[in-house]
Amino acid sequence: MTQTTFDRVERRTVAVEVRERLIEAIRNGELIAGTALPAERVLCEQFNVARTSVREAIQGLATAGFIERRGNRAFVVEVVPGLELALDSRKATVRNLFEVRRVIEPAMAGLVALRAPEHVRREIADLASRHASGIDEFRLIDRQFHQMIASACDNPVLSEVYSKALASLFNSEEFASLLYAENNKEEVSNIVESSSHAHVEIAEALLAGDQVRTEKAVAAHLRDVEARMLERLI
Amino acid sequence: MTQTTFDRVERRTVAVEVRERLIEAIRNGELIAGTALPAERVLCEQFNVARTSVREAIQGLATAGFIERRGNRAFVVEVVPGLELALDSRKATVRNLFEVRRVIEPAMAGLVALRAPEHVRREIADLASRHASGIDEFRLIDRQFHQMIASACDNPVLSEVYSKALASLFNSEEFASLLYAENNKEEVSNIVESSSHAHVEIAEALLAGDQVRTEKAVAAHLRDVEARMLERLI
DNA sequence: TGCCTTGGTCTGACAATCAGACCCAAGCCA
DNA sequence: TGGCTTGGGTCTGATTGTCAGACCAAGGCA
Repeated sequence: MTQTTFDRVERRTVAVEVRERLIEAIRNGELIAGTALPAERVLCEQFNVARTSVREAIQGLATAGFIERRGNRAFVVEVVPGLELALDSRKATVRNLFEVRRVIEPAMAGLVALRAPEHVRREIADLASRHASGIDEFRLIDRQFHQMIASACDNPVLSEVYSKALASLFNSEEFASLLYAENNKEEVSNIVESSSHAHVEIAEALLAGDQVRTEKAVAAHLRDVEARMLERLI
Repeated sequence: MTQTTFDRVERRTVAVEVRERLIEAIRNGELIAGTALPAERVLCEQFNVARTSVREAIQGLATAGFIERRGNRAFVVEVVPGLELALDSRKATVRNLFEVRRVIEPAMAGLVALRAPEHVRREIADLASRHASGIDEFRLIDRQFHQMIASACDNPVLSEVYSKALASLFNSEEFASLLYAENNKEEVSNIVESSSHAHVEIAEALLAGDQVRTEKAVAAHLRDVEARMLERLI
C-alpha cells in the first residue's frame, strides 16, 4: 500500500469568505443588479466580523467588477460579470435541472409510497391541501412539501442528493427572475395553481400507498412546471 | 422583496484545515489505524504550510483522540473515535449509497445510449475492454468508466450530482476496508472479475444505442456489486 | 439647512502564520 | 555500543490578518 500524500492547503481569510458570500448573493439574485449593497456596519454585524474585513471584501468586489461606488454607497453593477449567459444556455440549465429532478423525484416519491408509515403520508397530504395566500407563502409550502417527501424516503443519502439539486434550482437566477418579475404575475399565478393541484394528486397517491400512481403523478407535475418555466424564458 | 441577510462567517485557520484533512485521511483509510503519521517536516511540505501550523493541527488530533505519541512519532490510534459504527449502520450506509446509484445510474446510462455520439460510445467500450493488472489499476479504470458515462449523458448537473454520490461510496471506510483487507483477497478478485464482465455488457448495450438494454445491464451490475459488498461486511 | 447615515482613514492590540535556528531524544545500522 | 540520521520540541522575530474603536468627511433626506 503506497504512502499517502496531501494536497496543499490555502490560507483562507475572513475577507475572502465574505467576498465570496457577497458574490454568491449577487449571482443567485439575492442582491439585485443596480441596487445598493447593505451598509458596511450592517454587513459586519451580520457576518460577525470586523469592519476592516468587510471593507477588504468590498474592495475585492469593486476590483473584480461586481460593484461600483456612487455617492457614498456601493451598488451592484447593472451587468454582473459572468452572468450574461445566452438564452439558450439558460434554458439548457433549467432543462438540465429538471432532467435531474425527473431522474430522482419519481423514484424517490415511489419509495415514500412504499415505505413511509401512514401518519407520515397523512402529514404530507395535509401540507399539500394547505392554501397559500401569495407567492412567498407558496414557495415556503412548496419547499416543505418536497423536503418532506425527501425525508420520508428512508434514505438520507438520496434525500441529501435531492435537496442539493432542488436548492440549485431554487437559487438559480432563472427561477428568481421568473417569480418576481412584474410582468409574469399571471403566469406565476397559473404555476402556483397548477402546482397546488399536482401536489394534491401526488399526496393522494402517496396516501393510497400506490407506487406506480405516485411516480406518474410526480412525473406529470415536473413536465408541467418545466414547460411553463421554459415558456416564460424570453 | 425583502432585504437579504447574511449568516456569520467563522474564522478558518490553516491549522484547522490541516487537522480536518488528516482526520478525513484517517476516516477513509488512507492513514491506517496503528501506523505512524508522516513526519511533521514532510507534512508541512506537502500541505505547503509552516511547521508550527502542522504542529498545531497534530496537537488538535492528539487532544481529540485520533493519534497518540509513542517514542518520537505520532501514531493513529488503533480504535478511531466515531468509527465503531454498528454493523447494521454500516450496511445501511452501503445500501443507501447503492440505492442512490440505482435511482441515477440506469437513467443516466440510458441517456448516454440515446444521446452520445458513436465515437464517444466507442471510447467507453474501449475502456471497458481494458484488462486491469491489479486492484489499484482496476479502481482507476472503474472510476474512469463510470465518470466517462456520466460525462457523456449531456447533462452537467446530473453528471455532477452522480459524481458526488460516487465519491461518497469510494471514500467510505466500508469500501476501503473491503478492498484492502488481506482476508478479502479472493472476494475482491471475484468483484473485479464480475465488474469487468458487467462493464463489457454495459458498453455493448451503449454501443448498440439500446436504452432499455443499457438500463437493464447497469441495474444488474449494481445489484451484483451491492450484494457482494454487503455479504462481506462481517 | 441640519441631522443622521455612511464611507474613509487611522490606531493600537491581538492572533495566526511564516521561516529558520538550535537542541535533545529516539531510532537505526554497522 | 557508537555514530549518524531522523524526528520532535522550543524559541525568535517578522509579517499578515483581524479586531474594536475613534474621528472626520461626504452624501442623503426631511
